[in-house]
Amino acid sequence: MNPVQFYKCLADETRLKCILLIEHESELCVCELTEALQESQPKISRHLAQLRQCGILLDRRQAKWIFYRINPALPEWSQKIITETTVNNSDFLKENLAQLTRMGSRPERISTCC
Amino acid sequence: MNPVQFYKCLADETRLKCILLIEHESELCVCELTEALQESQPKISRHLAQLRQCGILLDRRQAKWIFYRINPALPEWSQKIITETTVNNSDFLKENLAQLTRMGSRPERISTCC
DNA sequence: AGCTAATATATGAAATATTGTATATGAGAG
DNA sequence: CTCTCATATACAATATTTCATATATTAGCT
Repeated sequence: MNPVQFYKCLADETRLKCILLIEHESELCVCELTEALQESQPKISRHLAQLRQCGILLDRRQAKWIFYRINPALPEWSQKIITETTVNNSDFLKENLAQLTRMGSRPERISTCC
Repeated sequence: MNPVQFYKCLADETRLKCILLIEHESELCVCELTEALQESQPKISRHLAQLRQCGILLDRRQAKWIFYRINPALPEWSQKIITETTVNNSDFLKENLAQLTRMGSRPERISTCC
C-alpha cells in the first residue's frame, strides 16, 4: 500500500478512532464501535469497509457479529505507526474507551481454536 | 496537535512528499521542491504554508530563498512517524530525489552560525 | 418458511479539499 | 527607486469526501 493511501485512511476522526480502539482492544465488533463512538451504524460500517478494502483491517464472523482486527500482514512500519499513535494519544481515545466499558451486554468472544 | 489533523497533513501526495524530502535532506527551499516534484510553484507554496501553519514545518529566509525544515518542537511520536515513513518508503521518493540531484544551480546554504 | 438482530450497501445531497490562473509581496541588485 | 527573482496569496472552478436515509443481506431462531 502506497503511504498516501495509508495516511488517507488515518485522516478521518471516525476511521482513526476505529483503528486505534481496535489496536487497543485487539478485536471489536461493529456494535461495540458504534456504541464507543456514539455514531450511526451505517457510518461506522462504511468506514470499516474502507479500512478492510485497503488492507488495514481483517474481519471474521462469529454468530451474529462481525469482529474486526488489525491485519497482521500489514507492513511492519505501518503497524509501528498504529502502535505509536495509540500509545501516545490516550486522551484522544479516553472518552470512547469509557463509553465502551459502560456498554452493557457486549458480545462474548469465543476463542477460534480448541 | 490532534492526531487527525496531523494525518490530514500527511494524506496528500504533494504534502507527504514535501515532508519526506525535507526530512531526508534536512532543509529544502521552495524552488528545490518545485523542481523535485515537477509541480507548479503556487501549488507547492500553498501546501508548505499549510504545513507551516499546523506546526509541522518551520521556515527561514536566506537571501532570496525560503528554506523549510521539520519543526524540532514536534511531539516525539510525530517526529518518529515521519522518520519511519521516510526510511521505509524509498521507492516513493526515488524519482523525486533523482530529479533533485539532476537540478542545476541549487541555492547554497549559508550556515546560520559563525 | 418467516422473523429478528447485526451488518452492509446504494443514492444523492452537502461539506471539504485541491487546483490553475492571476496577482501581490519582499529582498537584493543596479 | 525601479527591476527582477523567489515566494505567497486570492479567487473561482473542479474534484473528492462524507453523510443521512432508505434498503439489502446474512445468520440464527422458531
